[in-house]
Amino acid sequence: MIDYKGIEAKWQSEWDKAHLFEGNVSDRESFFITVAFPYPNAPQHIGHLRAYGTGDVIARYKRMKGLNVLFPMAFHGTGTPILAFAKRLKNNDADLINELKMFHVPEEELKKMTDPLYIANYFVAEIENGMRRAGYSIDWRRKFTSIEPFFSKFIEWQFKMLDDRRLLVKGRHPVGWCPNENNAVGMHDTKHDVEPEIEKQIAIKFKVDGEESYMACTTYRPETVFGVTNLFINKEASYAQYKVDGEVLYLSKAAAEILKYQMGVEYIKDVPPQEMLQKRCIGISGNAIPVLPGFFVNKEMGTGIVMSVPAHAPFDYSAIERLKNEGQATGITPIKVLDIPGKGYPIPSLAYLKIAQTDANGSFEDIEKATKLEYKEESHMGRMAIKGYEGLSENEARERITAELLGKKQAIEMYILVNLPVYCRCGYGVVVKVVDNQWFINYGDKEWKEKTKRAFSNIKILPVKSRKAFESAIDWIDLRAVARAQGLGTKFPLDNNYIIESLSDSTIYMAFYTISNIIRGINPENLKPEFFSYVFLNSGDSESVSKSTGIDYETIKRCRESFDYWYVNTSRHSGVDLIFNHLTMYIYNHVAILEERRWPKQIVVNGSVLSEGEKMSKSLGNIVPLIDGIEKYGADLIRFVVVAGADLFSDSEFSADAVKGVDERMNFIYDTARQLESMESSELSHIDYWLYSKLNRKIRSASESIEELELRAYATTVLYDSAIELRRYFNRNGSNGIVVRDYVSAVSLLLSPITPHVSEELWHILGNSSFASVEKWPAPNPEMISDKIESEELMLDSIINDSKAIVELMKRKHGSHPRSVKFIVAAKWKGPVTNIVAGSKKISAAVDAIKKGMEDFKDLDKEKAMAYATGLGKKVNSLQKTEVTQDDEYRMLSESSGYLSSMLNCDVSVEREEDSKSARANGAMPGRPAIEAVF
RNA sequence: GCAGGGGUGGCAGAGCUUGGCCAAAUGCGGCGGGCUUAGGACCCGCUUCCUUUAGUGGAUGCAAGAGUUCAAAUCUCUUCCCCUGCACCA
Repeated sequence: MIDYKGIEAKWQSEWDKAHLFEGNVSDRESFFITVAFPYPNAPQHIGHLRAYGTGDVIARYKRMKGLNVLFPMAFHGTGTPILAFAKRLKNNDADLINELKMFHVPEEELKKMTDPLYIANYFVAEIENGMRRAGYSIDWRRKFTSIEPFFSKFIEWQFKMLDDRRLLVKGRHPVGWCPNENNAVGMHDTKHDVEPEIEKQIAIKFKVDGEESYMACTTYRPETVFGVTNLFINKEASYAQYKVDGEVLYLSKAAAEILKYQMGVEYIKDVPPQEMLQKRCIGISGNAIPVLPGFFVNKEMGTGIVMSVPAHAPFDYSAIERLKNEGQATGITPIKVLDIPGKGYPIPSLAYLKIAQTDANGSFEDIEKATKLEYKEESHMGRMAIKGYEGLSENEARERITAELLGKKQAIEMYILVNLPVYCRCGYGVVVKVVDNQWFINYGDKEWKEKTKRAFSNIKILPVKSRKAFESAIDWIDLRAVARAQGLGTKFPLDNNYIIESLSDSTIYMAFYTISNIIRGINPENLKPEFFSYVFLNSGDSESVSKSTGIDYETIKRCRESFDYWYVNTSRHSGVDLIFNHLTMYIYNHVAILEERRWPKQIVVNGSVLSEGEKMSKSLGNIVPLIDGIEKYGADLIRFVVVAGADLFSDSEFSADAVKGVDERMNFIYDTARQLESMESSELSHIDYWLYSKLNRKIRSASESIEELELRAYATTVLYDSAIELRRYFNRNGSNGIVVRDYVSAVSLLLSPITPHVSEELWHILGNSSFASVEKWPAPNPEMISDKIESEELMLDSIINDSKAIVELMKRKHGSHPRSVKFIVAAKWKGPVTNIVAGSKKISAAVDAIKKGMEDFKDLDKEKAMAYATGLGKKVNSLQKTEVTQDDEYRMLSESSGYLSSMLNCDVSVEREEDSKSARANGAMPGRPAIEAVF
């Protein structure tokens, strides 16, 4: 049994002693790989192994390919979670404490965790320890956290660069807000960690006839404004007049509560529903529209006033029909604004009520069903029928009309929480507040976007199928709020009351790794912008920079050299969930700030990890802490399962079963290596050549797979297939020490990126004294790859299969097991004849050849040959050309007679059709010898 | 709703880019057999249905439906369903 823990500790310490993974400037080609740095507010679990482990596999592979690899790591302390963490701990939050206990955070540590910095440092140490135990080939000298002063200097420089390029803009922005604490709230500030989901809604204003005031109606379908016949209110609701940004609006009181956080809202006076119903408004085309009671109007939703479009809203239609039955609303006729080609309903909402098998008097649920159906079909297939918008799809029309209404100030925007109610941890309901004077990074800048797209076209994205997601992310990203009122991090240079938001301070930080170890120790005050501009942009000269910053000349030059050397061939890694923010921002910021040759070269994304088939979550209690996993199974096994258990884009599954499967195979290879000493070496036989062929083919395909990061395929070939091949080799009585040594030795190197510790151990068991981790990646020897030898083995299998079937049949007939089985190999001429048919798929081709006398076979019995050729008729399509000749087949069967007889449980003999007296000899085909059982 | 990914045999998961060698790799599970005192491990076979006492033949089949083609899990269209993200959360 492999002693994983012992092996891991041993090699980790050896690697450390040898400084094996420290990246230093040299004249070799560089490869710089970074994985999104972790947030130190919780211990790691095996899910984290996916991204970092994948990164490590690549780092290790590239190192073996001869590149000078730098794989650094740092920590991201920016933002609010650590503060929230401290607060929760202070309040003795039971959930949090349980969670931490599960991760083995000692009780006395919990008591000390009052200071956010202490918390950060604790988890930094915890995570680093886990990463070391996992065997990541990280250069730890470059470690830093994003909340250290010297890093802040770098971020200040970055934002100065963005500002210089006019990419920072100011504006309004909605945020989740706690009115009690007067704070923005994110997911970690809410009860049950709910993200407040904010949605922009539009409220269309209808002028009240005879008044300088408006009724505001929220709607999801502003394009139907042309079909408005009236307004609906709820008779039970409370309404009032308000002055909203200088205009008098009628709103429900509930709506005013929401709006007052978003714009200036001044209460004027109550307006009872009865009074509301007396008023008349003016529609978009100047038509008079009455205010009516709507049975379905929800007083909590929107403004509490609904615009009625009976042609396209089953609820509106129903409400009007019901009023008509009571003698009201008599003058109202639906106005159609859009049609579905080919359907042409006179009154669409009525049609959908019918489709939903109900009518205007139907139940709320049935009408809702009709509504959903209508909205769906109309949005899918509807075409506008209103002048000026003819033929537009509903979505196109919505976009245009919304913009027009807002432009003409006929509508206002309001924000609502979609997932109501959301509670702040303090107990208050969360609202949406619109923050003025918010700073944004303007990712919508046209020129910037174009340049970023150009940069993107040169980036290698793995897996390839995630490319589309990036494309749409690059298109979609627009303004991004960049300043926060609270949190750890770097102060926003343009307004020191704010902190730079956490994703925005980690877009070009990878460059910082190239100098972090050099500048640590320098007084941060000396790290002035001109220093960074020189190092990263090569602007200015080192002497004047040295003079103005007070940093010594040599240090500055070293920084520049280091950046220049490493920041060329870069690869960035993270989870797929970061495509739509971090990774896209990463590309944008590189493009904005750095020179073109520093732009990203490769981005790799990976899926997440499931635990025993389930998503890991606190509530399921199925989170496996990384340290627990390593303790229980060993780092190499969980690396293998988590990193190579699925292709990059899919989730991989961690399960005890999967670990067991890997463990068994690792042990088998390990045992094989240990038994090598007792194996003799001799002349190479067929099965030895076979193993070499398989090995070299494996090296070739594994190299191709890992190059494209098809890690699942790579791992399967290298571990699973190796186990199968070795077993077959031994079953076939293979026993050549040299061959097995070559095989295991190559496999141990091939495995090294994914299971570095066991590989290192294997490598040394084989007598090597170098480190497998930095050995040269094996190259295949194409000459050793033989289709012929491999197909002979396949042929042997199928022959055994056939014989078994026949032996079974004969057994039933004779009532006993045969004493021996005779294999009669097909006549020599049958090979070429079969190949002609297999190649041309035509019997006639073979017939022609036979007629010509088949030059090589002068004594060919033409009649017999013709019969044989015609007999191939049915099999034409399944026949395969083969290089295996009669001699090969004869030799192979003879050599394998021991194996055959053990498989068939009786004696075995082999002869050629030409020499055979058997009645069955005639039926032999190449690769399918005739079989005669003797009793 | 928008965007991205996906739906394959008891399960997991390849294959679909470059249509035919695909009743569909591989692993797990199940069944039968071998080895064993026994279990585990290992080895062999079976694991859609029907047919077949000489190494078969046939039907159905890769979410559903339609299409292109001599030929489709693979290409096109439509529908249904699932997963992920949607912004201040790292």
